[in-house]
Amino acid sequence: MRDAFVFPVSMPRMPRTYERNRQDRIAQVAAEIIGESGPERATIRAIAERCGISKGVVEHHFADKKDILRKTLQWVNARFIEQERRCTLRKRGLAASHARLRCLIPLTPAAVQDWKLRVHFWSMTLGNPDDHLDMSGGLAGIRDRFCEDLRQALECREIPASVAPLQAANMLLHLAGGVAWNMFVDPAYYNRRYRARIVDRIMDDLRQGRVGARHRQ
Amino acid sequence: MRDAFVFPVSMPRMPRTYERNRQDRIAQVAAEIIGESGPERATIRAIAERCGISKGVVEHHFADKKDILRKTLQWVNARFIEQERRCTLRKRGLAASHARLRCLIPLTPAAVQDWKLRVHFWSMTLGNPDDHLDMSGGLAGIRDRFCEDLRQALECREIPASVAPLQAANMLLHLAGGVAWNMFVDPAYYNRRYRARIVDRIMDDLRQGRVGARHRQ
Amino acid sequence: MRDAFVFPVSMPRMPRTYERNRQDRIAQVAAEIIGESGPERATIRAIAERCGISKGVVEHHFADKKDILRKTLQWVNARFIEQERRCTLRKRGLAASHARLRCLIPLTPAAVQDWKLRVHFWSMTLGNPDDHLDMSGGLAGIRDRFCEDLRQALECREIPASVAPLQAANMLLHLAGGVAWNMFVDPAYYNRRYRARIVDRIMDDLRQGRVGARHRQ
Amino acid sequence: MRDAFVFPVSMPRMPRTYERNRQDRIAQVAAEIIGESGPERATIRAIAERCGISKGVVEHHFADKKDILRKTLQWVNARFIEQERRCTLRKRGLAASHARLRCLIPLTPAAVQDWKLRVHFWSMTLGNPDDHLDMSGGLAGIRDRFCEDLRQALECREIPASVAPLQAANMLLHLAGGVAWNMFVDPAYYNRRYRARIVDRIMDDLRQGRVGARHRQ
DNA sequence: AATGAATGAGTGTTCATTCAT
DNA sequence: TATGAATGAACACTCATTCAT
Repeated sequence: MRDAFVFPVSMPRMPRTYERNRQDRIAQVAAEIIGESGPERATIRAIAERCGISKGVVEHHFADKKDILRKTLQWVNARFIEQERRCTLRKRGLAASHARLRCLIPLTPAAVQDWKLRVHFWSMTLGNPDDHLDMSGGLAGIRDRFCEDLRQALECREIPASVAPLQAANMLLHLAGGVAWNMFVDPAYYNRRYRARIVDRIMDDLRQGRVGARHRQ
Repeated sequence: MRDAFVFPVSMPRMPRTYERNRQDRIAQVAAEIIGESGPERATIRAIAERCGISKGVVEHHFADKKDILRKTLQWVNARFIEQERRCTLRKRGLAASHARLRCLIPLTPAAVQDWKLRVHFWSMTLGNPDDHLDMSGGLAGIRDRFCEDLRQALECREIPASVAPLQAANMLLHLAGGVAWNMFVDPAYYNRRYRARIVDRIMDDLRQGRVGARHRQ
Repeated sequence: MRDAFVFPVSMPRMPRTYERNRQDRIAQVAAEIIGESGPERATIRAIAERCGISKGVVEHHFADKKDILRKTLQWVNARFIEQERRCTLRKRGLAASHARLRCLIPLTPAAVQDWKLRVHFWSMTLGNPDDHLDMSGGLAGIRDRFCEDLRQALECREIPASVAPLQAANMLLHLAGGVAWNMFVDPAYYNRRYRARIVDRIMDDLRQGRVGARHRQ
Repeated sequence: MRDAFVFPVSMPRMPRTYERNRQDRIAQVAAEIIGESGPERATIRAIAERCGISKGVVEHHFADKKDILRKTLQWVNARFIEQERRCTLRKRGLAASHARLRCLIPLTPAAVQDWKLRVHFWSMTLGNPDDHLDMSGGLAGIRDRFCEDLRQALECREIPASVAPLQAANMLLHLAGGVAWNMFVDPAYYNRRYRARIVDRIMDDLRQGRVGARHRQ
């Protein structure tokens, strides 16, 4: 994935890069179609058509349909990770966790699209858990990154010492998933403004030590 | 023709309970298959086979495939509502909200199955939002019911007066969705024991007034 | 068929008449549907629905689908014969042949409908000639009746002696079929006014001895 | 991708003649089956089987079933037009109209087959007039071509000046349709010899000025 | 590398027909 | 007599996959 950000200086003929880019392009298009119309519409023909290439090319770059979906999922995950990295660049502590949460929670259209894709991929994975669609990669490490943010916040006294970073991080993850879910169920109630307010409130709760308070075992 | 002049004394028409049961049975089987293997495996043939009836019977009782899915969703929703009603029977206040939450959050296999089904139906609905799979019905009123529980809890001083029932109810909904999501992403971390502990903690947070605290606008 | 015109004086309970009427009603509805939407839409369910009876009743009165079509064809034929009889009642000679032609040629909506039905039934018969759909009955005897008209016209000197009644009768039949065909091919050209003019012209041609002139063998 | 920068010197795309031939072959087979057994037997399976290809190939070359039928109709029409052109090659005046009529009227097995196909396609079109089976194309221009023949015949004094070409042309069209119709109704009466005699007679009538005589308005 | 022809399994759907009530 | 549940064959159509060019 990092290859995508490497400028192709001197090896314009390298087939590896060429293929990789082509794969990425196809994965991106597949993600678009899935996000718009669901997985059942993401047929090889539809993908090829939107890519402007022939049907055979698509399967020339992938082993089979499952391979396309697997690579598409990886591409979606990589895109989110990269987005998260950009949003939290040069941020620390509470500010970082705030930015991270704004990136994760479905506020922007891009984040909403990401959640739609997650639902579709879960649906695919839940159905047949053996087809190597590893959903765990999607948010790998985000709990740790939230923890690190919150530890910095603790150090800087941005949040009370009573807050347990891990528990608070988990609450943030719960909130993100819960808001996404409720937004799909009741879009009118969970309009953009309300979703934004929820983020503000949780940050306030964090500062007040109401989130992730240590419990006695 | 002559029958038209005979007053229908004895209700010659079938009472339709048989049909209704048959529809319910098919919907239940469809829900099972969807829960186990995803919507794409819930073909009419597969449903009929598991029901032990012929393919034509299924579409004899339903208009078409969409009708089957719609009725299946309704059946799933009705089953959850009924389950929730049973679990909160003769309970009030914090106890009721606790029971309600235990019913909603994926603790039992049945609740996990419900969440799987929700994901699958969301995936179907997100793809083509116009096909009359009304997802809003699934949890209709649960927010209100949580609110009512919490108002009773306030009255009984089970929770501090600083708690806003609506905000607390929403936090409980967020928690449920968030836990379900994280359970799918990282089943090892979100094992049964941890999920149970989350419920205990949120109840503790409620009692301590850490959930749904009023915010200044 | 003549039974239909017999007033049911004293045997209102006679099941034969009852069934016969029910059969006729079903045949009429089948003819309507075929005329409107073609044979493939005339399913047993559609017929039963429009009749306001249940699907099973239809096949209770007929052996099978082919039987329905056969009886429908007979009903259509009988209706045309009766219509022709009514139109030529108390007419003789050229007037009778004129009336008969106006009845046969697609001038009125009813006559157009008849031609549509003929096309559909031909299509069915041509496909499988063995299924006992006897098309010959539809216009049985009309050539003879035209001949009789023209012989009377000859006697009354309405047409020249050079006209051979049989040949002229055949020309009238050709004209009817030909106009029907062309009307389907080019409805704009063969509008109602033009079709009426064609009838007038052929009658004029008949009077002038230009139709059915004797040929040397 | 790199291909995009290569000037396409040598026309890398297939010339499509193969496809066209394959389409034509399928259309021909479809026409055969329809002519033999009616439209309802012309299933994609049946067509593919007789073509010696697999079911999927047929729909690889056509959009859907309607497309097959549409192309089949076009193929039938084109075949007739070509046949008519060949039969009237280097003929003028009465000889041309005679040849044209012999081509149109169901004399040869091929012409009979054409009329069968017309009946079947009409039946399909009458049922649902909106499905883009344009029947008008089948005999497009034949009236004009008959007119031109007869104008030449007038010039050459083959037919009397009293004959109106347009009216005579229409009478020839009527005759063709009428004979086809009667042949289907009463094949024994309209045997091959009689049909041939009808053609001879109409030509005689034409020469005698008995066909298409001008009428006073 | 790229095209698209070919295949065949699988889908929803329609329908005539049979049969128990 | 009348109903409609049940059956299974047949249909058009979609699609991933293979393969020759």
